[in-house]
Amino acid sequence: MSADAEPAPVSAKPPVTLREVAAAAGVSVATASKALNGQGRMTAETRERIRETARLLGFRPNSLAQSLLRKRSFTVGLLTNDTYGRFSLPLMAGVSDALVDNGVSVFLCNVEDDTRLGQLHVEAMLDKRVDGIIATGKRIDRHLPVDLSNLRVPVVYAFTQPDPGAVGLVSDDAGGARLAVEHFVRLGRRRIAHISGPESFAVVHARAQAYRDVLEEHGLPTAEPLLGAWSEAWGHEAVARLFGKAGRVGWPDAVFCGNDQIARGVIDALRERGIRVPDDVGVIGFDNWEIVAEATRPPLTSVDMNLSTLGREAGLALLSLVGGQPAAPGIRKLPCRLVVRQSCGRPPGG
Amino acid sequence: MSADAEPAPVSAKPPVTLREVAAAAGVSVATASKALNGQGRMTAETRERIRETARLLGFRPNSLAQSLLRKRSFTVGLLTNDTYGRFSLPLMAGVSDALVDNGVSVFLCNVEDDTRLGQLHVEAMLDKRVDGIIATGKRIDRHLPVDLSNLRVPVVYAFTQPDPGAVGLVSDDAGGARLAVEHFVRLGRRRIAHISGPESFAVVHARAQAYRDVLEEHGLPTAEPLLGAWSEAWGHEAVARLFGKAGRVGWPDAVFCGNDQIARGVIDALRERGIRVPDDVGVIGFDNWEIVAEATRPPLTSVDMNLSTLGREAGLALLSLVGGQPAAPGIRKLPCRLVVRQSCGRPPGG
DNA sequence: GCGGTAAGGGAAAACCTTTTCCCAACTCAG
DNA sequence: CTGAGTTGGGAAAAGGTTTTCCCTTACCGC
Repeated sequence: MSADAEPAPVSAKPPVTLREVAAAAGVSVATASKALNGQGRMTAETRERIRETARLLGFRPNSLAQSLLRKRSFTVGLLTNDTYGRFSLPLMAGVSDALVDNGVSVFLCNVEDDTRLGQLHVEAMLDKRVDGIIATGKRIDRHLPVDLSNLRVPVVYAFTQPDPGAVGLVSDDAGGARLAVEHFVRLGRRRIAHISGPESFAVVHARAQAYRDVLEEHGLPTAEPLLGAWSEAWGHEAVARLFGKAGRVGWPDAVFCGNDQIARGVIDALRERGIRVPDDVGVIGFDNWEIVAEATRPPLTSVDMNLSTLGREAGLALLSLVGGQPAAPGIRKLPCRLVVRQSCGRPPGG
Repeated sequence: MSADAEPAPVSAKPPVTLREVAAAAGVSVATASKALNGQGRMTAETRERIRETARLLGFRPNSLAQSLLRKRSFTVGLLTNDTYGRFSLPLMAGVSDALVDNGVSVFLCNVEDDTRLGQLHVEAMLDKRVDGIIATGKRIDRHLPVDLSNLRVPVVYAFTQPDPGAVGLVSDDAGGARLAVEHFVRLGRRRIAHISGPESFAVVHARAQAYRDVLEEHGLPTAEPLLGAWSEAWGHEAVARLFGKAGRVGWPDAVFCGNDQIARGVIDALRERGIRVPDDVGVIGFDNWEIVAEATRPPLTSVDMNLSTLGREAGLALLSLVGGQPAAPGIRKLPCRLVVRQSCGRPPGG
């Protein structure tokens, strides 16, 4: 209203302290503290008067001082060696969301593949008295380059290889692969191929095994998965191998791909050969990387690892650990989800 | 060596305090503090003895207590609107790197487009006594949904619209566009088209203007830029418009695209029409999104905004502000860089 | 009017470190 | 031997909050 109104609380030069609030309200700091925290005994009027004074002065408690005394800082560290890869991103968002809802801030620490850097970050976080640490990475089957096994704060591993005896959360790759292959089976596809990434990845084997299992369960012919790279180019090349022989006899009528980029290469290669998707061949990808899945023609059905849910769960798990609840150690696998777009066609009866 | 060796410093249950170090070394905490910080006067032996004791005990000073006393927490907040978009990612990596090198930790805060959430985060950061804040977003021409204009800590804006009078760093989009178009000119291309994103983006206009300027400077025919969406599909459609008319007369021999996805659509559409890249038409993209630029056939020449450098500069700018150095307010534009791959061909003389 | 109890509020320790000021002892010149 | 200056080191306050324990006052029943 008037020009000399109170400035916005947050803009004051030196932050107002509890002592000042107490002085302004005519009480001791002890009483002021108790009034604001709902502790201690005092008349309702006193409590309200102190609260009002604090509000007017724009008092905000100094977290540093609070953390020093209580043994919690409401701060956790997020350690990753994949800052900014497309997997850890949704995961980090999930972690961050879960924690922020509980008033916890997140230190972001990118350790690359550098043990020294990792050690540095962990020590810095410990010095800053984080309540716990979440470790995440770019590969589910690799350790971070840093030892987190004997810290004095709880640690949760998400989408990275956990230490033995620790709490770990990963996606259920086999389950995700089942989702895809069973979808094909339900649609009446009979000759289902699998094109995947490099042999060195654990997920490649997990998914391939699930692929074989499902086919076997349905008495369908099983072909050896084609393993290569996580690239479009490999998708092209694999198509050349699968669809190279003359005559359509023996051609697959469905291809389950290890990731969306391979799937994109497959779809493009099929189109170049005049093979129609989904009419002649259905295609399913993995990762549900929207920017890719939505740009293929037709848009790609893909397995989503629910990474942001994974991150959220990791955040909550850490929180309960911090709160003293013992969590069952071991690896918990979270389900994937099939996002159906248009690269598989409709069921025969549909 | 032996089984009863000291445990790893970091694994001790209650952290070792300065008091314990002092007691173990037989001095006062004051002396211990001074010994470890290189302050005060004492014999070299005393100092060394205290240091050795601290090392042996695995002493690490409590950052909380330090921060409370000094007025710095060696912590900054990174506020973003685009957690995990592909622009803010390299940017955040740059920020983080620059700061970590200086012993500063980064709070990651995702505010989405939610003013309430933003306010919440800013207050939490202020409570935790961050030394400064870096604001970044997904669009250079939009404000974050939160007011950072009157904080008691310095703020640096990177890749987002700064408040008036603040320090802002952005990419030089016009310069980047010049790089692309001049490259075409140098290669002898004469009929250069421009396909870009939605009109509502400031960068679209900046780049389009630079495009016109360069053509005019070289006396080349200038066509109205085609504005649409940031998608592959739009790249396809734009090609249909530009190359739809029968006969090659009047067809462009170069296309400068507003981003890499458009460029990808353009390249694919050209190939489908039997138009060769780069022989018949050169293509340049924007953003240098490697995963796209390297998957096009041929690989895409693209303008890189050097976002991680931008982030690094933002981090350093904030640091000097925190250190009390007055920084020139206003927007500083950082140069782009052309990453040459194979979608433009070689110069005529080459 | 008195003893007991409950209510309201304050003093002070604690968290851990840094820094200022001070003191004791030693050295050295005169 | 005395006074000044230097050296080595400690006591204590400061930073902002929480919490335990204690004190004062008021009220109640008898």
